Amino acid sequence: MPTGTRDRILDSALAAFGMRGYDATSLDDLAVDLGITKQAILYHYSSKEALLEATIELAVNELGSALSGAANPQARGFERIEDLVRATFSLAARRPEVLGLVRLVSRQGGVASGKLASAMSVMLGDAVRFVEAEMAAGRFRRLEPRMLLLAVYSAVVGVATEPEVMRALGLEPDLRSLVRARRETIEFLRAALIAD
Amino acid sequence: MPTGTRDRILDSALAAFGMRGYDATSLDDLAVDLGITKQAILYHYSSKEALLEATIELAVNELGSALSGAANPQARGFERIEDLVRATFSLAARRPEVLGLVRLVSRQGGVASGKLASAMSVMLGDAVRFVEAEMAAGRFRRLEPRMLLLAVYSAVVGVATEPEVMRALGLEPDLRSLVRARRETIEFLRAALIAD
DNA sequence: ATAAATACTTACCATTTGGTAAGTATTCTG
DNA sequence: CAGAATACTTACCAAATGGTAAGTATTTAT
Repeated sequence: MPTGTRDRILDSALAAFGMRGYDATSLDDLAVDLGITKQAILYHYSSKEALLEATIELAVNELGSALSGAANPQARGFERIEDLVRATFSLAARRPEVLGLVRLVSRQGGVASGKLASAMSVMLGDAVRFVEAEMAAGRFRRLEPRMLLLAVYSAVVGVATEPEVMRALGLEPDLRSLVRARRETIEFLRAALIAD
Repeated sequence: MPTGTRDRILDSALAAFGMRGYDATSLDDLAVDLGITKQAILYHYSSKEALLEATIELAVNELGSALSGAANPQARGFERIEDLVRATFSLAARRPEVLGLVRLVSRQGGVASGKLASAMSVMLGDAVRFVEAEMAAGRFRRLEPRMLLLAVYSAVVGVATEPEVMRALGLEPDLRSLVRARRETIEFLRAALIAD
């Protein structure tokens, strides 16, 4: 590996954009952090927005591989949901910046969100088909699949990435609480999903 | 009412901070929007951060009154949750910037989030006691009350305020979809909460 | 009538920011 | 070994940004 600077920039940018926000992170901040000059960044990525797009691509890939790695095609019914929730929480603990960036971009829209939306719609399409099949098999409660997924997505990502709300509830966002939050989220979803 | 400029600034700032973000909104933008000069803003609010704190206070008040206005103390069990979810969706449709700002601040932490946290912890304390009472009465499923609230909060606010995720699911975030999302979210929560 | 407070505006300003231009050291290629 | 591509750095820069200083018109208080 000759340099790896390009990858180091990408990693730092993902961490900074995902945790502190895009506007709150200047190229100079990143450069100082990396011990290089701002122009080195602009050599590898033609503009700040181009860098953002690259970080989004990386984040989507990481999220995708985390989820597809967890999705055991053998698993049926709620087991599969459980696997996915576990994987999501694991990612939130290991690399909070990835989910942070996804949330950030999905909220503010703009040019960059188009890429994210199209990348995620593939995953979501699979998910919709899975949920529909489970409903048809009578294992999941009958609800509108897409709305259901939106609620599940919001609940999981929200619980996994909202430390301030946890603090307001009197829970410290440490690892132990996160583990408990994961367990409770799974129970919550189990109750909501499984057909009587 | 002599001027009202102070209030107009506050309204515009809440809308801009809540929808586009704090960093993404410059005082010049706000000033042009209002047809005044930037220095008029700094006359009423000593700094941009002071303005942010004022908008947070306003947003918390609006959220609080929307929720307390909906909370019928007579209502028991799931009815009360339903009222609250309806009120939250109504607020999301009427003034999306309020929930937007709450989410924004709760995510990024910082100085301002302390005020929000303390203001919200009162509401959440009431909510925790309510949920505990319902569990004790056997009307709600037994789950950890605070984690449950976190999941409910995340699901509702997420569904109500994530247009991009809705788009990725192939749903246009218009009023009709929002009404459907509300109905489905309520059904989802009903299934998750109500004890067998 | 005069002083003083209120509600601004015009005029600046230092810093930060994303970005360009040009130079330099190093490595690869013919 | 010459030249070209790669991977940077130093040197700038125009625009934007939050904020200060000072002036002005209007209303209020004495």
